[in-house]
Formats: sequence, structure tokens, C-alpha cells
Amino acid sequence: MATVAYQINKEKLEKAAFILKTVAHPTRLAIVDLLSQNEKLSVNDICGVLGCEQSLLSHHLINMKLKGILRSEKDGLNVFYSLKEREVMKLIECIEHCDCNY
Amino acid sequence: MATVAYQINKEKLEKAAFILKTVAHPTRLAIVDLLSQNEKLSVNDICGVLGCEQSLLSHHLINMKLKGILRSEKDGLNVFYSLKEREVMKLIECIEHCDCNY
DNA sequence: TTATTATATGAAAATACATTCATATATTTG
DNA sequence: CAAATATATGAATGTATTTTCATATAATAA
Repeated sequence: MATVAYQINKEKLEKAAFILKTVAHPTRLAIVDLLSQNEKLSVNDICGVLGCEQSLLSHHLINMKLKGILRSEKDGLNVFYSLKEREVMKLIECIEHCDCNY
Repeated sequence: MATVAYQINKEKLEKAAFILKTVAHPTRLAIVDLLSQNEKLSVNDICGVLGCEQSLLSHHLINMKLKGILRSEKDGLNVFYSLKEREVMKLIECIEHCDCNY
């Protein structure tokens, strides 16, 4: 075996995997996509557009917020979510250029 | 609720999620990273570098190959894997610029 | 103050994914 | 051909993630 130079930061990869995992779900990707096109949206807005069950959507949103991808602000009855980490938008674009099997 | 323009291709997002999921794992990310720095490596090479159990590594590699991210070629006793879809390298870089919670 | 609406919460059930282990196959070497 | 080496396979197990459901909370409106 050739000696393989390997200087990858293991922590870095674990962090990357952690974030990727959060986004690697059709509904959550759709949320990112939606929020990249709309400054902020209420849970209900998103619910309506995605046709996702309210409680399930809440779980997703809270999870994404917890992981630092989204932020939220309350306004009366509504809670508006927005992209906190706009970098993740690029993931979708990046993947689009892939020519993997599906 | 404001009418939200939503013209996202659902299929596109499902495909993206599918690929992201494949890569969203520390070991598999490390494999991508390794193979972005080395044209091709045998299972054994990777095993040695990552300190990953052979059978588990095989599972990962075959899975990634199945999903079109890697390719493999046999040479005697060895099987060499290489990146088929080099675009995925960019995912790691992209994520690095994120400032999410971890 | 009761009803309504929007969102969150938590536990349970369902599903998917990762890991291990024992073993198979295929190739090379003595 | 037997032994050794590299890789693959598949079933069993363990673990994590997703979904559902019933219900709670909080804000507003009647």
C-alpha cells in the first residue's frame, strides 16, 4: 500500500456530516429552498406550500433551528422562520450539478 | 398568508436529498475527502488510513458506488475505488463555510 | 371569558440506517 | 493444490430518524 497522506481534520468532517444530515431530507431541503426565495415565512405558509402536516413541520423547523440553520421570530400568533445560514442554499445548487444515480 | 410562489421540482429535491444522505456520514465524507486527494485507493488503503473495519468499509464503498458517487476497478486482489462524481467534493468545502451550531 | 387559530411538545410507533459477525468468493503465491 | 490475502455478502442486531397522534400553550377575537 502506498503511504497515503491523510491530514483531514476528523472533527471538521463530523461537523460537516452533522450539518449535511440535517439538510438531507426532501422536506427540509424544500424548506431551505423556499426560504431562499422568501425572506421569511410562517409555519402555516410553509405548511400550505409543502402540504406537510403541521406538527411534523414544526418538528422539522425546530430541529433545523436547533442546528443553527434557521432562526425564528414570533409575531402574534405566527412564528416566522428564516434562513440563518444562507450557505446551505449552495448545497442544493451544488448537488444539482451532480450526475449521480438515482 | 401571502401567496408563495413555489415552483420547486419535487423530484429534484428528492434526488438531492438522496445524494446528500449518502454523503452525510463522517466515514463516507472522509472517503470522499481522501479520494479527492488521491486518484484511486484500494479498500485496504482506505481501511488503513481511516481505521475502519474492512467489512463495514466495504458496505460503505459499495453503497456509495451504487449511488453513483464512486466507481471501482479491480486489479488482481485489489479493488480500487475512485471518485466518479467529483462535484461532491464541493459539498465539504461548502459546509466548511457554514457557521451552524454543532 | 370562551372560542378560535397558530404553533409546540412529547410519547409511541414506524421506518430507515449503521454496525457486527460469520462466512463466501476470487486471486495470487508457494 | 493448499495457504494466504483482499474484498464482498447477508443476516442479525443495534441505533437513530421520521412520522403520527393526542394534547398543551399562547395569542387574539368575539
